Amino acid sequence: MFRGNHPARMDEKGRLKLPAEFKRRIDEQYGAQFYITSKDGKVAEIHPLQEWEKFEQKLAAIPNFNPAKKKLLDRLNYYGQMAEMDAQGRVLLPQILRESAKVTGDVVVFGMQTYLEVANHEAFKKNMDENPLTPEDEQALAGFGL
Amino acid sequence: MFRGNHPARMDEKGRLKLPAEFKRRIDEQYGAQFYITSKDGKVAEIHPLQEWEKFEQKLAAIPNFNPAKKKLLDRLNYYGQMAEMDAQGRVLLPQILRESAKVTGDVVVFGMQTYLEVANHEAFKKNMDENPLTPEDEQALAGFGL
DNA sequence: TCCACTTTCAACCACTTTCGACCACCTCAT
DNA sequence: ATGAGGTGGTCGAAAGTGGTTGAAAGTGGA
Repeated sequence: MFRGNHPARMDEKGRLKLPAEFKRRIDEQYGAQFYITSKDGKVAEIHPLQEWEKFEQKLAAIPNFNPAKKKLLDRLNYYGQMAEMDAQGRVLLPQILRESAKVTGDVVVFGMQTYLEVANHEAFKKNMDENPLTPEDEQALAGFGL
Repeated sequence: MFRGNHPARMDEKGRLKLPAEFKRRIDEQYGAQFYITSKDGKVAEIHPLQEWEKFEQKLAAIPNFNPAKKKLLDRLNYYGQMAEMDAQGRVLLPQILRESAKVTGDVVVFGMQTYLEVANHEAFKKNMDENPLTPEDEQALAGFGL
């Protein structure tokens, strides 16, 4: 389970050094293969292949003509690329995603349970501030027993 | 399972080099035979013959007088053509489809589970931006356990 | 209907470019 | 001072690109 945030840097070749704490977890639980993608082009998601395949299973069960699936799949594939971690614990982020999500220079990496997210610091903070948790959101969560 | 995007180029002869990652998967799981077609004339689809035949099975089960089937079949056949991959991993896209989908010069190839899609980069991005995932879409997906 | 000519394209060859694997060094905290 | 975390750079294999050619398909004329 990944949790918490770590500041990190993208080098000029588009390589992201995974924070040591995450790397440790990856080494012991997963392999060095990842699927890197985004649902909206604004935040990059780094999924251990193993976890991603579970998600693909669920997705494959939905008919291809379902419009919501098609939209989602278009995005996941448009931004997505396989990547492998090198011995130094770095992964190459897809160029299309780096540009789209503006992840260059100083970024934030954080753990989202089964995967990592990489975001432009300011953009992420701004988005959070503009979209606070509403009472309706809390209602919905309460419905799940939280 | 094909996934993710790869930038690619169409040469002046209309040949598309399949990205190495996809070619590898094709070599090990499928043969070099493809059915290339489109549902809308805007995005080219490259189906390994083996997978396409499965789709044809499902299609065959729908009554011929079903108007939606007729429409779909008209399009699939209008744009469709068989193609074979050469030793360098290139396929010739049907001219009618190249013009219709405007896939010339720089394009994007991406994996859509069982097949590949080839699209004009700008046109595809534009279409995505104009048709974002709505809250209703997300609701629908949540209904499938995603 | 058959033959001659034209056009197309699949198969092959040769060259260029890219990037991922690896190495070496720097920095910082203890 | 030492070891772990982080960074920059290189180099060769693999990926990608352009061009040529011969066989086959297509076309038209007698």
